[in-house]
Amino acid sequence: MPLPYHQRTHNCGELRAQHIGQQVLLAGWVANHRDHKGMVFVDLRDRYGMTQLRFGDETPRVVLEEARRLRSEWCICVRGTVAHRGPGNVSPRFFTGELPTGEIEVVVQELEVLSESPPPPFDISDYTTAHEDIRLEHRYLDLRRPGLQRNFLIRHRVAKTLRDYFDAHGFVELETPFLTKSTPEGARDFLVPSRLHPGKFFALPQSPQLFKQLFMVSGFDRYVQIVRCFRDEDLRADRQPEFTQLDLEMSFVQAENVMAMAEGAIAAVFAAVLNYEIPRPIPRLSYREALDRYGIDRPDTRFGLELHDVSALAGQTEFAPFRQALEGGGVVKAIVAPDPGGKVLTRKTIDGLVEELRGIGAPGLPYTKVVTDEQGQLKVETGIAKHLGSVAPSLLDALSARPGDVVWFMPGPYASVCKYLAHLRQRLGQLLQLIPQGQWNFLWVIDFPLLEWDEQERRWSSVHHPFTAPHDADLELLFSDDSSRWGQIRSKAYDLVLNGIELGGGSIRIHRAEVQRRVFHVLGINDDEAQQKFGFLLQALRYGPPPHGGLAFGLDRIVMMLTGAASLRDVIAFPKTQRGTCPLTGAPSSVTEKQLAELFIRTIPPSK
RNA sequence: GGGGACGUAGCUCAAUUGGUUAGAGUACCGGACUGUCGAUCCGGUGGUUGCGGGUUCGAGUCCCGUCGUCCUCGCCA
Repeated sequence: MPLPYHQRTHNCGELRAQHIGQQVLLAGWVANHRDHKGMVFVDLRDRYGMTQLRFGDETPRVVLEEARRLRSEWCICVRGTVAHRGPGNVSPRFFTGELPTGEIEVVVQELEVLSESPPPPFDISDYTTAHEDIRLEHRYLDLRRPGLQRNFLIRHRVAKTLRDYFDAHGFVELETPFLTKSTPEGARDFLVPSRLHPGKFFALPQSPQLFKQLFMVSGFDRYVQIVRCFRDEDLRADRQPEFTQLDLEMSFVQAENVMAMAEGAIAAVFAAVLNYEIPRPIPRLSYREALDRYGIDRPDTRFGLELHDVSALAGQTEFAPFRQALEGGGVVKAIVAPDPGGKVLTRKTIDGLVEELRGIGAPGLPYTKVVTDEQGQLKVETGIAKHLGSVAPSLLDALSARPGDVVWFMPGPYASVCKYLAHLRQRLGQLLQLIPQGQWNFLWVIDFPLLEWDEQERRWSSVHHPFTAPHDADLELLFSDDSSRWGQIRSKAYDLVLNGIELGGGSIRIHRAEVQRRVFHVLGINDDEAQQKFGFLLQALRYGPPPHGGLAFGLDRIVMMLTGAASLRDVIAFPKTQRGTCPLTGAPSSVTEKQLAELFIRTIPPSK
């Protein structure tokens, strides 16, 4: 029986006890049907929620029979009357808050099947256990699930909140090109062949970095954009080849101004989505201190387990790995893990951790346990205890160790020691359940080094990017010919970290030509190369550029945090698999010889 | 490019040292059922064990190759 589906009176999430007695017209999908022959229940689902339909005594016989034919995911429209379910029949999920419509039901008088559906390849509900590949192949069905829909409603709210916030602060949303010039620095580019220019290619932008600086030269003063970025690198759970950035740039500012503006934006988002007020200002930590204390430039500060430099005391031991590390200019650092009762850090667990560390390149992981002797004095036992000898007491004192603690040591070059202990710290935090849930620990990491030595390429390279301004106080180092000190130059770069995840970062840019020239020189980029790669920016920077700086947030990661999603794929509507393919469309795919010929392209099969 | 886990019914999984006709739950189909709500009960259909090769009297199981998915290191200015 045809029904005017275009005149829905309500959605499937809004009917309550107050609507009892009203005649309503609903449309949606059959989420579930329970057939009792003389009475049929259907859970009708749309993006707003779920409402129970009842086909029973008040339903015309022919409509009841039609209802018994209904199957999952059919699209239907019904007319009926809102009724209380009756005492004892109210949904248990109404009382838990899971099903706000659970007190009422719609007693159906008329039904129209708008379209039928074969049985779906997997259960369309938040209970589904289907693997991701099958879900991605039928992503349009996967996206019917309430949990995923919630993620995208949050994503929308985040974007809307950000646009409103920046609009209110005088920012202009401006677009930048997707077909642009390849920049060999940084990540691999996705290339797009030019039909009009045989043998030449556009590149999809890794970020709108250069263009937003041009906007500053143009005088737009405050630019913002929610923009897609592309990087042809290997994927991870938190990394997609195309991802979305909230990108902004401001003129006549210093780092403080950009960070304050960014804090306000993030605070607005957390308030809008979670009704959570971020304590501000967000704490700051220098890069140096972050590495010293946590071994990583994006520490999870929800728990302690900080790293201790024990080089001085380690040097007094006869333990060969310690001595070798120190003689080679390295350090010995330690991490102390409390394990009252010794229940968690068993021999097996410890061996597992050692193996795990070995997996990321660590040579070994000496440790020892702290116990008390007969006199109640602290001493070390097992592991490398005997190698610590007489140094043990001062070591335990320096580490404020307590009975039951396990102490882990890592000797070696500073950078590797940091890397391995940072990993160990995170794992210990999980194992010992030291990471409080439901806590949001924001952190600015500032004063990044401007340059780092690239051992493979045997040259200095930018930590952030070549347009990042050095600290005014470190300009002298930059212009010094003593290249051994270039690693000490601090930059005006900043990263925002949340619970150990990097949400975004930015910097104040160089706006003085001679500083930019010097940075290129230090990076080993000569004038010709600079002109070839970034000529248009350098030209622009000749014409009265304002001092400027900005920042970019990974929008997907922010939404991931807000939704609690385990993977970026759960907050991107049509994501790629880990090998960069799309099971839904089959992309990437072969193209015809004709298409290739038109683009003057010949492909070379990969060699075995 | 390296390391690891996995691939068996539409879906999620099981199958003893290599041993009879590869099972279960769910979905699906049929039946019963007027207060269910991840309905229940009864019955039934459903398999190229990812693909290719090898070892063996015999392979889901062992070996080689290959494809795919996920995690991870490298990589991601």
